[in-house]
Amino acid sequence: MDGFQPPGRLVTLTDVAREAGVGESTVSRVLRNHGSSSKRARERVAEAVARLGYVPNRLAGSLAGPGASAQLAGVIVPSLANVVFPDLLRGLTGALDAAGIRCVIGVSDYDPDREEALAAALLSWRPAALLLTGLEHNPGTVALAKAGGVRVVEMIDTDGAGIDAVVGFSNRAVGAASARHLVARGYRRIAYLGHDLQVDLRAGKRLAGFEAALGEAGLSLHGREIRPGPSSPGSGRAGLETLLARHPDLDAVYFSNDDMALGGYFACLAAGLSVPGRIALFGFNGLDFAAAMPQPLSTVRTPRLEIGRQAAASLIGEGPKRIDLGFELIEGATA
Amino acid sequence: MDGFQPPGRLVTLTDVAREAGVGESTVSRVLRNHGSSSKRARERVAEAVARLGYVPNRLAGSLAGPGASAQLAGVIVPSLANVVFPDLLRGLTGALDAAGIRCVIGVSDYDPDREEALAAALLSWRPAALLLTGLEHNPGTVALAKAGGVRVVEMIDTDGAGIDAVVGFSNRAVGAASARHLVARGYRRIAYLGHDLQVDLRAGKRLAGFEAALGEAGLSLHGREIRPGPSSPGSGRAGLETLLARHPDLDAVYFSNDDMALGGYFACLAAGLSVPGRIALFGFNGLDFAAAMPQPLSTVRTPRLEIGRQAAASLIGEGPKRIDLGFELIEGATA
DNA sequence: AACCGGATTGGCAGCGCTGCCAAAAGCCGC
DNA sequence: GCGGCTTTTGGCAGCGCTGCCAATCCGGTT
Repeated sequence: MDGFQPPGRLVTLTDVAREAGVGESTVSRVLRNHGSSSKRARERVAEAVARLGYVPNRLAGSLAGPGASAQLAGVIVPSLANVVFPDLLRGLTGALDAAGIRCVIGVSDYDPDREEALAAALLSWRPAALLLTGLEHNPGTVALAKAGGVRVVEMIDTDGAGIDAVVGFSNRAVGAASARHLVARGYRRIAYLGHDLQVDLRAGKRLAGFEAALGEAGLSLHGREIRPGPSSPGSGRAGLETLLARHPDLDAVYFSNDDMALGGYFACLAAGLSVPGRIALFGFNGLDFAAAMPQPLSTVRTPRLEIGRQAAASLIGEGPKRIDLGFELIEGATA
Repeated sequence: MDGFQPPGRLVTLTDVAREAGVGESTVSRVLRNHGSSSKRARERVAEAVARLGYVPNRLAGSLAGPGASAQLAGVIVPSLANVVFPDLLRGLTGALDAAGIRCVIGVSDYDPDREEALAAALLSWRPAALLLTGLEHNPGTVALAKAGGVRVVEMIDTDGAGIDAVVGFSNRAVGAASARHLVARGYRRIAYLGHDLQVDLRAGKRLAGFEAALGEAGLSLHGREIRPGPSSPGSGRAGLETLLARHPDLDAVYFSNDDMALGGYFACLAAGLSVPGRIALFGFNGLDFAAAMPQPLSTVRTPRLEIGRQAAASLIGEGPKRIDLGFELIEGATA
């Protein structure tokens, strides 16, 4: 099956043409199923391809083709450690696969300068699109995105103006809805427990929305603990312990996300604090485990997969520039 | 900063050369910092690049260059829903970034045919390397990988022969170590609770190692529940409930991974079963939350990030063909 | 048998870049 | 001021493919 070729030189379309006894253009047309070709030509090409083990070279194809690549999409996410971004990628790759588009990924580590460098690096592959996370970028990143001749989609956050297309939900609205829920349930001494906000700007927007809604109810945060580093159950657990030591009269905690909340739940279990009787917990994201907990976590489910899918759709077909996919407040048993 | 260019045509190296008043080769040499160039030339080129907002076209660069691309790596993972694979990617992208190599990803959904199709698709970008998960592939995938003129690295699993380089650990050994641990702790009526083994072959290997080690101790599985679909805390919780209904005398459960085990732990909490007194739980992966649980989960920590890093290293420099990174049994409080 | 329109085909330029090579420029010491 | 040397430079072919266009083929018509 695998024809041997002089090492270092791979089989080219010209080889296939020679082997099949037809012209290069014919091979090209047959392989791309573009233009007309006879049954006989199709068969001979198919045979030659199989015999030689030909794999087309898309570098060349894209270079020769019309605009540019159009078969790659550059994706920049801030992290892969938070489930949210793999989920986003999952939606993206799933939907783009069908269109034969591959994702080239970059991880910015929440650093705008790295994001800019990655944007330049990804654009150098002449992708069909550049997919960014969030709406806040370096001016240089924006300039690159605009001049790059590619479609640009900013994912997840809709609180602000985008470069081109925007797909996501309002983080501010999530925060506000969460606050209203807690207030409606009668909680009054509510603290916030989060990871680094300077770095995760969307968590900051949720908190802003949360505090605004608290304010509307005549309340304010009763405590606030910002943990350095990324979110994790371990950080959530330690954070809640700190918070309770400082504000023993807390009756509810709003976490920056479910991972932190899970850690908080563990802290309560370990300390024998009843949830939500003694203390209520509210998360964000609606991860898998939230529903499996002995007391399902009260949280907000975000349409992560769907954001990826819609982002993909807005690359392929033309669609609305701005898609707000909303969110769903889950009234669990912890708040 | 961003020079306007006739839409549809991006700035090319020739444009830069004209703008800078030097030859194309000079621009090329300056930009790649390759060969010699005068200070004056370097300055003029830098200015022109900035003025025009030039972004090099790597499609063309790679095509013209020596062998092929060498700036892209094709990565195929079975899933993005399981934390393991994002972690792997994290290690990979982190280490490859420094070398200026980007990852193009493909998600096979545990389907060997999809994997093969993805391998062909990724190879068409003439990557420097192809990174696969596990050692089991279609013959066609293997043929492609061998004929593709690329380095091939198979990640995670070392139980078997690889195409070229292999980086991971022995899943069989993990299973065996887990069984020995449970046996040493005095558990005798041990069940297995996992997700679909046909699909996740590595979980199958762990189970095989587990059963073999049980056999050496004169024991056999006291129950076994295979849940359809992917692993998740929800599935683990439901599965443990089923298992306990069927085998009320169980004293320990080996889970296919920590997600399943977390669900099992939740089931115990919900049912008021003491852990590990009434029932012991043992996981796999050593995820973040395992250590934050009120009773740290007994599990095996796998070097996921490190596998990614080493895989990257074995693309860049030449290294040993086979790297077993081992694993670490964590004696938590649940088994 | 010459003719016609559509289907099929092959040749060739050129996508943007790099490698090669020969030409030009700069530098040194005598 | 002139060889002889190194450094710097630009021209040009060609990477593998696609788009364009003209040439060829085929089947039925007149």
